[in-house]
Amino acid sequence: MEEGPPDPERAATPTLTAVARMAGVSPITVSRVVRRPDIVSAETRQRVEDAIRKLGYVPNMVAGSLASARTKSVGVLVPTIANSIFADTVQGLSDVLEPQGYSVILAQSGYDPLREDRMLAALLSRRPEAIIMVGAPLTADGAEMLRRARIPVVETWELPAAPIDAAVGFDNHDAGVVVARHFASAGRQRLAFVGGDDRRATQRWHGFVEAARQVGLEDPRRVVVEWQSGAGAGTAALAEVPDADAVFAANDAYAIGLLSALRRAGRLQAEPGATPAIGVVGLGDLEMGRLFSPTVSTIRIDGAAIGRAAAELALDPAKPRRVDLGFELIVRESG
Amino acid sequence: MEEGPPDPERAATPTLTAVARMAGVSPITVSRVVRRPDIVSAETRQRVEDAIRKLGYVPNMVAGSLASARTKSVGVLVPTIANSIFADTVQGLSDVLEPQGYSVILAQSGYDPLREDRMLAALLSRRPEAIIMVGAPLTADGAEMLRRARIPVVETWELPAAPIDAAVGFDNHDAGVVVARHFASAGRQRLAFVGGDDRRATQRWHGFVEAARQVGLEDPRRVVVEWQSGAGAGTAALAEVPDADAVFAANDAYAIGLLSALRRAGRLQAEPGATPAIGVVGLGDLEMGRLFSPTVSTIRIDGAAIGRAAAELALDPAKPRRVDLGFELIVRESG
DNA sequence: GTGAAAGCGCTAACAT
DNA sequence: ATGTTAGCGCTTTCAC
Repeated sequence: MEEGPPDPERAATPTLTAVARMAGVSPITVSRVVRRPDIVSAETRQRVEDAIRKLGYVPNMVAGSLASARTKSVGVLVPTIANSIFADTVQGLSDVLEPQGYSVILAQSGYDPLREDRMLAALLSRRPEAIIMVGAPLTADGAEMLRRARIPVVETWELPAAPIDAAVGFDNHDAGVVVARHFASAGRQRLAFVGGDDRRATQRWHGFVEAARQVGLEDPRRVVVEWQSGAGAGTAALAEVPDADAVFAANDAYAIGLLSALRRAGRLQAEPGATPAIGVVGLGDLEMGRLFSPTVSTIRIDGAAIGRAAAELALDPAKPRRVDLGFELIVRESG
Repeated sequence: MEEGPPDPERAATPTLTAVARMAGVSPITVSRVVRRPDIVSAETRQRVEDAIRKLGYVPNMVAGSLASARTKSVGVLVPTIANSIFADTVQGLSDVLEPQGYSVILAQSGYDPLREDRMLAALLSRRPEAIIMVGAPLTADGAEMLRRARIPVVETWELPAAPIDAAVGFDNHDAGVVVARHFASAGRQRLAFVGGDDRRATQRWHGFVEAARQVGLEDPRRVVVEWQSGAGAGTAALAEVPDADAVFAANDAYAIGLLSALRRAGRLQAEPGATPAIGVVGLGDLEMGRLFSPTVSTIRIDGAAIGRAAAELALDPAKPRRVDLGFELIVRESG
């Protein structure tokens, strides 16, 4: 059988030039139809749009970005996405970025400084127009890379004294203080803290200890349980500080895990309405905490709002560079 | 004050060429040091690496991608990331992609067909090397765009009869069948189904109805509650089908919401170990379901495994194009 | 309203 | 082991 030459108009992914050829215009006109249809005459636009449809042309933003030096993308770095608290933040920032034509390039650090630096480099190599990350960079190298990138950088979930550029979050130290005082005013004596040992958790821990000392309580105990399930954290806490009468858990999953372990241990019995034998306060205000029995006291934080605000600061350098979204202690049945 | 000419070597983001100049080599040598250090002599490599460090050079992958026609990126489309079930899948696929140098470009459809098409176009314009999405495309246009892109496309969380390219998931229809039969064999009479009306939920619903009919039960009732909280779904279900004695909930959050509503309504009382007055089965096997009281029966699905498998099919077209990861009915206290 | 020329920063292919 | 040439697909700038 006779083989004709390959027909590049059909086989390969069509280019702007192919569209131009088909529509009988110059490439730049096609570019205009795609990006600023209003400045092209109606007839020309029609011809070009027909060609685009016929060829199934999808603009190549890689080429466009190189030519224009604008990628319309934002790099997002989280410790892990499989934690609903950060998933909410990613959801929130996407909700602001996507309607404006920005894409989200997502990377996870796993709380690992080296991996974080690698992911930061990977993100920056794609020339995002801004970086949004949970927390401040873990290493000086990471911070330096971000500074050199000369793009907006928004740190979230904490409020560093000297952010690289911008920060959206709340005072983690304060959260610890508020919970410790709450426990003290409820007459609790032996406080404990269950959570990771990342910087934000440690800030809460410090606030927790300081406030406990200030009101004359003995020093709280700290149980480090990073990377565990709620059940694992609960069991660990129960084993390590069996005599605590009040526990601040790093997140609601840990709080629920602990409550569940307490129930299994028969230490949750109390007449309804009575003060529970052990007070438990979580963080995050998961819906599950409101459905659990006992309902879970918590430090409420609006992760989606953090994401939305971060996206806004990322896109507009004129916006304030420090946004404290605060938190709220919500006291429910668990203490 | 005398103004010198701007020093491009310091101010602007350094380019490969700037590094080459500083190291006294040609640009291509720098490129080699970055990508294949082994093929460059040790001394040259050293000089180049010094220059890279001194300038803080970060390769421009936008330019690299255009030149090499490889973006080292994968487009990921989910209905929403703020649903732990999909967050697990994204986590799983990232865990496979990131170590291989791929970036994840994340987009959300919100279950909206038009938005899905827009996000698909946005993803494709960045020339990802593959697309991984939850479910099959909602529109024919979307499917056509994907086909034309001539890249691996992995649909997840369902197993379409004719996938565009590949699929990783389980049989949603079967899941409905299994739950209905389970209810029937437990002597349940009046079945109900609570969930969204997306395609996957509808497949489960169909299996549920068909199996119920087959065993001679009256037709189950369906409560559509897309986009609601677990509490909202639970309340809605209770209001709409107050006489149901067995409910299949689209996810564990809905199941827990329903259980919680039942408890408030005083309909959960039963001696421990007894068959609950209303049987409830969820889907997803959230940890919370194991901690809740009663513990929640569920269709267990490994979202992270789906993500990992999807990533593998996305990167290797030689792999099987259809992977059924199955599911497992886990019967706990809730029924 | 439309087009021609130049170039974004890099890599493929081919030298040497 | 290193360099030269050409070009990826688009946008910018300046003309007409």
